Amino acid sequence: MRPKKRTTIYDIAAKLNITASSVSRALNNSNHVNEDTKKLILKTAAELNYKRNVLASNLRKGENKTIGVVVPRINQNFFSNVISGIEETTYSKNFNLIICQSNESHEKEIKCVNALINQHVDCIIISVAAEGTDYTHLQNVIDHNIQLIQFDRVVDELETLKVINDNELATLEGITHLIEQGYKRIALLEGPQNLNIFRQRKAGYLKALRKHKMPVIDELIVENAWTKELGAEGTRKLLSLPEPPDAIFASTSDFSALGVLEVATSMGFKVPDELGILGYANEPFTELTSPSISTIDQFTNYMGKTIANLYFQESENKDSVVVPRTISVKPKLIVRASTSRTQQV
Amino acid sequence: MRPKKRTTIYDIAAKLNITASSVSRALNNSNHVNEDTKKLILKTAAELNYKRNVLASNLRKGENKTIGVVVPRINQNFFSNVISGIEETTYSKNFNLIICQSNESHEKEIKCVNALINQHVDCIIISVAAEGTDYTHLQNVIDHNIQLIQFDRVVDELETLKVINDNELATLEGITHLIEQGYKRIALLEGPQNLNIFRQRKAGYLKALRKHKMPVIDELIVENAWTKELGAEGTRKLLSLPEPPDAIFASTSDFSALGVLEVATSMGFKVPDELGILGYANEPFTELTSPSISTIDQFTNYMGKTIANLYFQESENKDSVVVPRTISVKPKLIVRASTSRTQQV
DNA sequence: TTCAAACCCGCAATCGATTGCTTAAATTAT
DNA sequence: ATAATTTAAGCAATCGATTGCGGGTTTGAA
Repeated sequence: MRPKKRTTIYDIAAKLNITASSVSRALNNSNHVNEDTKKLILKTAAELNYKRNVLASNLRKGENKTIGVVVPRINQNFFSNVISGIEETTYSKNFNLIICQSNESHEKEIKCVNALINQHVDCIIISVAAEGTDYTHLQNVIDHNIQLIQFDRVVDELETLKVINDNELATLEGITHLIEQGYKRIALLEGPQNLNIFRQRKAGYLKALRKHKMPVIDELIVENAWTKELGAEGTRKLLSLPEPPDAIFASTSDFSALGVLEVATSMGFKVPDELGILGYANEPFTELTSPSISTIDQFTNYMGKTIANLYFQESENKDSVVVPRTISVKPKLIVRASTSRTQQV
Repeated sequence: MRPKKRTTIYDIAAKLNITASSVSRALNNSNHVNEDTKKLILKTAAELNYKRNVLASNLRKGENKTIGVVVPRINQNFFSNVISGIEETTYSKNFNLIICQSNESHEKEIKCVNALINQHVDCIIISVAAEGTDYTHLQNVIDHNIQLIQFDRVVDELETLKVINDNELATLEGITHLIEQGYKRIALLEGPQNLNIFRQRKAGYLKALRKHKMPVIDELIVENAWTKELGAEGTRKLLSLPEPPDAIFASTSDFSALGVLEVATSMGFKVPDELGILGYANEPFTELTSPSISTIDQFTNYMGKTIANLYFQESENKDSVVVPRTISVKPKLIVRASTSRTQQV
């Protein structure tokens, strides 16, 4: 499929016996062109099926109007919703979106970021992979004067714009809700602690217990229960304890909570009466299980819009320095059957 | 945030007292450069934190290494999985992915496609919005010598590469399964018939009935039951008939099937004994409902990879003409509880 | 020792669009 | 009728990287 040459402004200029300058000006609606010739140029451009070569234009103008997004997985509800929100905003500003997924691989994340730097994108929006600990590739973004915005899984040490959920506060509210429902021994399924979000959720859990003067029981805290399978495995251990918990907070995700539910049901624990279950993320399926699972909604689409707006807002005051700051979106506790002891299901 | 100037090959050349040509050749690993100077250039490039300006490079080389994707919604399981599959392949070929969503709006779809043409992408992968009937914007893609690949929701009239599911065959199998389970009055919730996928599913339904010499009963066919709400509404009508159906095929989506399930349950119909339910798409939640919903899996990730591979395969034989052709992926029937009459739940 | 081949590297054009500067023409003011 | 001003359009440089061509140097063979 050898591409035939596409019409350029020179083709239009040649046809009308004028110079490319005028054509360019006409196409950019400059007022330094005669109205009649402008009309003529636009007409001919349409006839010749002309499309501006954005590469050339951007090269000359030194801009790009492109934003790169790097997420662990495109096909994960949380991320695809955030991306959708970002897209709605960037589209309205005529920006392009280049999307990459790191597949939770630190190595691929680095490659993606470097590819985006090569592309001279105006901004890189990233939620880091679970794997890494070294973030020179992100520092590199900053060094290239590309606006860097981190969201959700952010690297605290890097001074960038950040959009996060207030994981700690949301967790605090969630656990408080559990306590109010009368649960006494609340277990925690935690995620990899190198990710800030999981650290914050753990902090919220501990804070809630402290606030209500409840003891922190080590054997009720299960490390790395990220997936449905790991959540199920952790639950099996927890429920086999001499003194099993009466509630489990699957801080990693709703998938993990689903694992909890399945194991609990198969082991004969009644949810929510004998075991309360709280998930995280408000995946669509959480209202479909029986009983439905209480969880925490993160306003994903809104987050996406917030992130994109943050960039545009920032890029408008060109002269001043970017002040690193964090926008914290407060997630919302969604109470469903799995933790509603008072109103039995 | 005024971007400082980034290092170019001229900066490197100036520093080493050579010309940009040599720098370029060294960076492209041409063998027309002395090994020592090549090393020196690469070293200096690294020191100066040089990143190739892909815009300039692409402009000069007349290539772009970018593929545009237009889907109705990024945050829909089917599409995000296909995109994920596409990304895996394009990433390995060092191609960029620009992603747009039409939000089911024909107008936005046109704008997205035009933006991608402006970007001089090498290929546009599209699943069309439900709205439109005019497809000159897609013809336009072809006229600009951009490879066009349609998937899932394709416009039959356009002679392009197509990757689709064999909706008719899958439906035929699904309905046959229902018949084998002993269902006699099978209703159909259909989608907008301007979309080929829904026409095909309807065709499969009719074919199956004909094949098994069962009558087509008009009152059992409900138009436009695309969403969960519309599916629920249609179901309410169906189950209120003097002779209600004993099975419902929600051909539009699993969401619609979910609406069916909820209405059936609330109206006291026992699923699957009194009412069989078959969905479409194998959304993750279908195995979580009670009873779990039988559905049809579309091998989404695989489809994505197939689409991307199709492009690369095609772009390699540059000289020959592209033969319009269709790759049909056969979806798989997933039998779950909602249609398993013999093995009661 | 001499000539050809091989090897490096520089020159300059090119990709397509944009834009500051300049000139020519048209319009207005004096 | 002439000078001042506005308007329109051309010239040419520029963005950064690539590449065909050619000149100069080195190497090796005769």
